Amino acid sequence: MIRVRFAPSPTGYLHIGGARTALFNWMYAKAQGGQCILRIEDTDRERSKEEFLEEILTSMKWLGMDWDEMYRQSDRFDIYRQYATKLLEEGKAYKDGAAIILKIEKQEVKIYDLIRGEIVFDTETIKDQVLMKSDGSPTYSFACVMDDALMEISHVIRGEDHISNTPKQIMIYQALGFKVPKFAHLPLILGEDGGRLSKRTGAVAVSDYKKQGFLPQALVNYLMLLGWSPGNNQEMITLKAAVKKFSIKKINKAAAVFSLEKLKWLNSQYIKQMSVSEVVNVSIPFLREAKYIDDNYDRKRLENIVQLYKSRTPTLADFLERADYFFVDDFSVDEGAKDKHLTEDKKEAFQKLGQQIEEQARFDVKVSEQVFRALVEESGMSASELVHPVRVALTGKDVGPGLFEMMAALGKEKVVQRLRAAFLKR
RNA sequence: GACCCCAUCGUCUAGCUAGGUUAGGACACAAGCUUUUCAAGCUUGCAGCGCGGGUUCAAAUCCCGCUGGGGUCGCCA
Repeated sequence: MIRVRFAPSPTGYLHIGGARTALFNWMYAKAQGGQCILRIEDTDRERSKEEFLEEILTSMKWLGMDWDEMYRQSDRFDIYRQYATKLLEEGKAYKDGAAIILKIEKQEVKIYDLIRGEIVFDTETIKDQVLMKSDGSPTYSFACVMDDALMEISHVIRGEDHISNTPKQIMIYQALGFKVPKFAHLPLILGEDGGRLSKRTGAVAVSDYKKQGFLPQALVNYLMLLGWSPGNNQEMITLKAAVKKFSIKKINKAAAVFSLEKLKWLNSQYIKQMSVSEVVNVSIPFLREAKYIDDNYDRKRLENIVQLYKSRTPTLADFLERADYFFVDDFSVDEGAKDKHLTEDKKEAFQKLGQQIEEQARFDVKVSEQVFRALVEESGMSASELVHPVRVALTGKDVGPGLFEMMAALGKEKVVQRLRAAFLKR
């Protein structure tokens, strides 16, 4: 039975590197019909927080992952102590104060990594390893080895930063007489600057990406593309389809630089592909949060607005920002565009346009275009001479959906009101 | 510094296991089409095998060295 594990430490949020490690573990388990174990490495009681654990679990579920078993190392201190004592009795470890330390014999340790092949270490440079700390808690490596063995983990899939830990851990397996699992060390994810991924270079928490309006499908899709490829020049792929194609052997060895641009592109592709109704559904929490809607929102109207923005939105947060004028009157205004387009010579046309629109019994896309074009023709202006000023007056922006669609969605009342106010405010 | 890992367009990658490709795709960038704007879409373009040695008829692919990047050296995980 293939058994893998993801072992986060609840001392912080789930970051995208950890999420990808979890993802590859999960995909491998699913691809092999195996099991995925979630192990909470909360041996550091000072830094471990329940709220972080909640955040990690929420993020994992949000990304579409689940697990077959879950353990907490803080529940298992007795087990660690018991085995450490055994090593002590066998003379394989010794005490230093209250700490229990494993003797490291000089030898050559070979590990076979599923991604990198054979890696050889000389333990001469490895110091004796602390197993149990003075405070009675196990060290990371000891607890990790104990659990991987006792939980019958067949494959340890983790970040490349653990390669150097592996020989130490193998020494522990040997001392304990446990079977050594197979290892696969994933390449790291680097920040845009080529260095370590950090808050400085952008968001690192999965929950931050959620807040910014990235879709889980897009994030998961992007994450799996970092170091792996489904082949056939395919960029977009569902988790389900990726599982079918997944193979550890095809994972890259080289670290990958995280590109927010590409993530945004993928996200925009997913938004574009979703139905209007689906995009409305995922947007609602954001609209609520921004107080753009309350419980009595008009779904038809939302669908209308989403339709206009579906193909011009990288993230849901961008959607809210760009379509703010549909929901509030104090929408953001591009002052540069305002100065450029809202010139006094448009005053008369605005007045007439407002007047004529107000007179319409029905105001839809067709009518708005008819009225607008008639006015343009009558005044001798070109369409674009009035299109831009009107857009700026109604939306505060000089970019956006088609003017007539936008006016119809905004509604007669708001259109008239904003056209009239356009020159009053100055 | 010691030890370990890695190296194809600016970025993510296919190709490398079993040497022979006009080195393919995607993001970004540029241009064009379309258009009331911005997007989206379509078309086109730009751009890469880090360097040096081997092995071979033939090397992105195999070997060695160099350089460069990354990781680890905690009673953190």
